[in-house]
Parts: sequence; C-alpha cells; structure tokens
Amino acid sequence: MENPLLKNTSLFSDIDANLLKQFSDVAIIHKYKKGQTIYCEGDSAQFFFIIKSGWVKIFHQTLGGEEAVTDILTTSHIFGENAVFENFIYSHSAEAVEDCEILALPLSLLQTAINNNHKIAVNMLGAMSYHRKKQEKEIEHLTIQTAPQRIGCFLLRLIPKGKTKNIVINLPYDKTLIASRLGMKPETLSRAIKSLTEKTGIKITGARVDIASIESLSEFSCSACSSSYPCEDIT
Amino acid sequence: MENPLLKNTSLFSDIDANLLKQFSDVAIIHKYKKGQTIYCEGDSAQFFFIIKSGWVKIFHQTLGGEEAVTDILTTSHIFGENAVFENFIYSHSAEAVEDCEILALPLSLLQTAINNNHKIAVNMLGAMSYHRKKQEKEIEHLTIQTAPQRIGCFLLRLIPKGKTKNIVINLPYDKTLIASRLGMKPETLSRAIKSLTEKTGIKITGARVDIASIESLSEFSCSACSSSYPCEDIT
DNA sequence: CGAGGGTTTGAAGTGCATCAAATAGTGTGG
DNA sequence: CCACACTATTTGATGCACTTCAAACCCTCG
Repeated sequence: MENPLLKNTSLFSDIDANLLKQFSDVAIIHKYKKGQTIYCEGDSAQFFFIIKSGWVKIFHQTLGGEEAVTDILTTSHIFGENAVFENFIYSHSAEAVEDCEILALPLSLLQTAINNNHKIAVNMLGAMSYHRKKQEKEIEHLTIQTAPQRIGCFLLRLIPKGKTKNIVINLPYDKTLIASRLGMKPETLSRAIKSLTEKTGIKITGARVDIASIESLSEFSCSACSSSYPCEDIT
Repeated sequence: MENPLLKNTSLFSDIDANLLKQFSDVAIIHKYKKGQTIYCEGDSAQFFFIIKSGWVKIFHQTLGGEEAVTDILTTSHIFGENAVFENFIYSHSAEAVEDCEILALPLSLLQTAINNNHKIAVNMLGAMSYHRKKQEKEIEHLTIQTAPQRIGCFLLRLIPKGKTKNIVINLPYDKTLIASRLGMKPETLSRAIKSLTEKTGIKITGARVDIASIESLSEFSCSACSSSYPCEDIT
C-alpha cells in the first residue's frame, strides 16, 4: 500500500521488489499536527522519514532559543536518514509546520540495506550529492546575496519549469516561515518584498505572486550568484 | 609510492589492494603555485584530487567578482570528487592558496569503482555524510553567530584535542583568507578580533594565538550555537 | 633601503535587527 | 452572519553590526 510513495523516492528507485517489500511492510504512518516536534537534535534515532503530505522544517536551535532553519521539505522528501552515519543520533531537529502525514521507517533496516545492497548505497550517494550541492548554494546565498535578492532567488525556484511569462505562483507556507528559511526576520522580509517589487516589477499580494516577466527578476537576483536562472533543479 | 597518502584517505580505507593499486598506478602529482587556479566552476571534470601538502580554497564566484569561500582544505583532504554525481562538471572552483602538491586521480576510475565496489561506495557515503554535517554547521554559523563568535568558534576548532590550558596555536593561513572563510571582510576580522580579545582574554599577535583558558572563549562563542565545545570533529 | 602586500585604524554609510504599535486576516462561538 | 480573540503581517523609529572607502602602518623580501 505504501509502495507508490516509496517507489517514487529516489532512494528506492530501481530497488528489487523484495527489499522494497521489506521496507513497506514495516513502514508506519505517523500524523503530526502543526507545530508538533518530530524529533530533536541529539535525540537517539530509530527512524528515518518520508513525507507523504504537509511541510516539515529542519533546523538547529541554540540554548538562547534562536533557530537556524536549514531546510523545509514536503511530499516525497526524505529526512532523518543521515543518523545512520551519525551513530544513530539526529544531528538536527525536525518539526511539522502544518498538519503532516509522514512515513516512518526503521534506520536499522536502512543501515542493513546500505551495507548489503549496492544499489541502495549508490542511490543514497546520489541523494547525498544532491543535498550537498543544495547546501553549497545555501551557503553561497547567505554569504553574498542581500535580503531582497534572496527572496527573488527563492521565488525563481518556485516557478514551474518552462514558464517564462505571466507567471502566478502561491507562496507555499506563511511568511514568518519563509523569513526564517531565508535567514531573516519577518519584518525584514516584509520590507525586502517591498523593495523587490519596486525594483523588479513583480507583485505580491498575500500569498499570491505575479511575475510578468522573469527577466528583470532574475537579473536582479542572480547577479550576486555564481549561477544564473534557471538555477538548476535545486529546490 | 603514493600508497601511504591514498591509504590514509578515508575514502580508500579497507579497500582491497588490487583496486588501490589501480588508483595509485594512474595517480599524477600536480604542483600548484600560490594563487594558481586548479579548476573553475562549470569546467568539464576529468580528475578528482587529494592534497599531499599545502592549502586549497573551495569557492563560488559571481559575475561581479564576489567570492563565497565554502571550504579551505589541506593534507589528505579530497576535493572535486563530487563531479562524479554532477555529470562530470565541477560545481565549484578550487585554487591553491599557497604552494601545493596535489594528487590527481581520474574521475572515470572513481565512477567505475563506486559502481562496482561496494566498500568504496560505503566509504564515499561516510565522507559525504561528514561533509554534509560540516556544511550544516556552516549554515548555522552564518545564520546566528556574530563575527567575533565565528572567529572564536574557528579558533576553538584549531585547538588540538585534549588541550585545555595555556594553548598556543598558529593561524594556518593569512587573515584575508580567514576573513573570507568566515564570510566577512578583512577589516571586520581585524576589528572583531579586537573585540574578541577584550571579551574573552585571549591574545592574538600576528599569526600567534594564546588562549589561557578555553572556558571563557567557548562560553562566548558557543552560546549562539546548537552544540557546545568541543564542537565534535568538524574541521 | 624601498616596494609591495598584508593588516590595522578611522570616518561614514548601509542593511538588517529590534522594539513598539498599527493593521489585516483568520477562525471561533454566539 | 457578526463580534471577538488571536495570529500574521506591515509600518515606523531607532540602534547595532558589518561594510566601504581611504589612509596609515607594518612586515617581509628583493
């Protein structure tokens, strides 16, 4: 029954049916309410997760209560799997930012699979490499983009592939969360959006974003980046 | 002849001698002068590298000439290997920041090894995971640490394990480079060092750093971080 | 000694954060 | 369907951190 979700996860693509069954047999669907913690950094780890629906925030937290959001994930994304390499201790915290359905799978099974099944190991490598590239972009953005540029870049990555004119997109989650995702305060986000609309001709009303033409937006946002639009498949 | 260097690289640990020989047979030592480019982001990639001596800067560059340094590596570190998963195109630039001896190994051989040798794939996974954790810390630091805290954190990670009192360390490369490594300008580094010395009682004269006691330094630096000293094995 | 890069210092500007308050939006119970 | 409570978002005023530009200083090395 869970097969479709598993199958569509890159980690399990082209895996022999037998092994796939092992996973789906023990998979448990967890439901999380908005704001609920899935696990905390430092917790002993027994499961890794695949998101069926909803959004999940990955972050670090300081003693002072400050948060550094490193990623926000949705359907078919995997998280927590890294604990396999970290002595079964989660190296970050995860929280549902809206009601979620999440598949929990035992890490021990993943560990065995990685050690014994070459295809899984190779798939995992692909996933890790993807993640690494994404993180590297993240660091680049934090280092050299201004707040309005980071927003522009974020919007560009929400545009469906191929579209170039009269684009309408909906912000995927609330602005407070977008702000922390982009490493800024909500107030700064609000002001930076204003500045962005003035400089690039886009319109943002509530959660709706209108981009008449990508050009001026990408010119403004990507000038401070090592790659230009389209910024590859990094979401 | 190159065996010692290869053997000590985690990627090749516990690899069967035959495969190891395949690598060492085709390894070429390259020498780079200070400031010399090793490869550029976007270049077609034929080799990955292991550093024998010297320091290498990994970075992204914008059209405007701005640089985002994502890592600085030295002896026995690997770089460029990621291109195996990126269609054999380097996803960042690399430059020698001082005279270097670097082992170049063909990516094609690595690709074959990963696809056919399970142990290599698993080792690679370990390396990627380590890297991922390191990057995650990086993002956290950029997001929530102040400049003086980032310097303090950087210094703490230079302290040899186990040492706690009367520590003397030498800065590994020049301050301009440290600054870009920490995502700030040289002037800011200079001023932030001053503020750090005042607040934590450490002394920095030229490249020499004196830390009488780790305590006040780690208290000051790690208070804005999700983990406290010792910040694990992240270098 | 003198040239040139690395480093520090000073003065002024910019961007983002903070604190406080107003406004818009959303969901609830009546 | 409205009034209320609560949260999200915006706006304004002010402060701090880091940058920028410019100049001085320092160190090394020919």
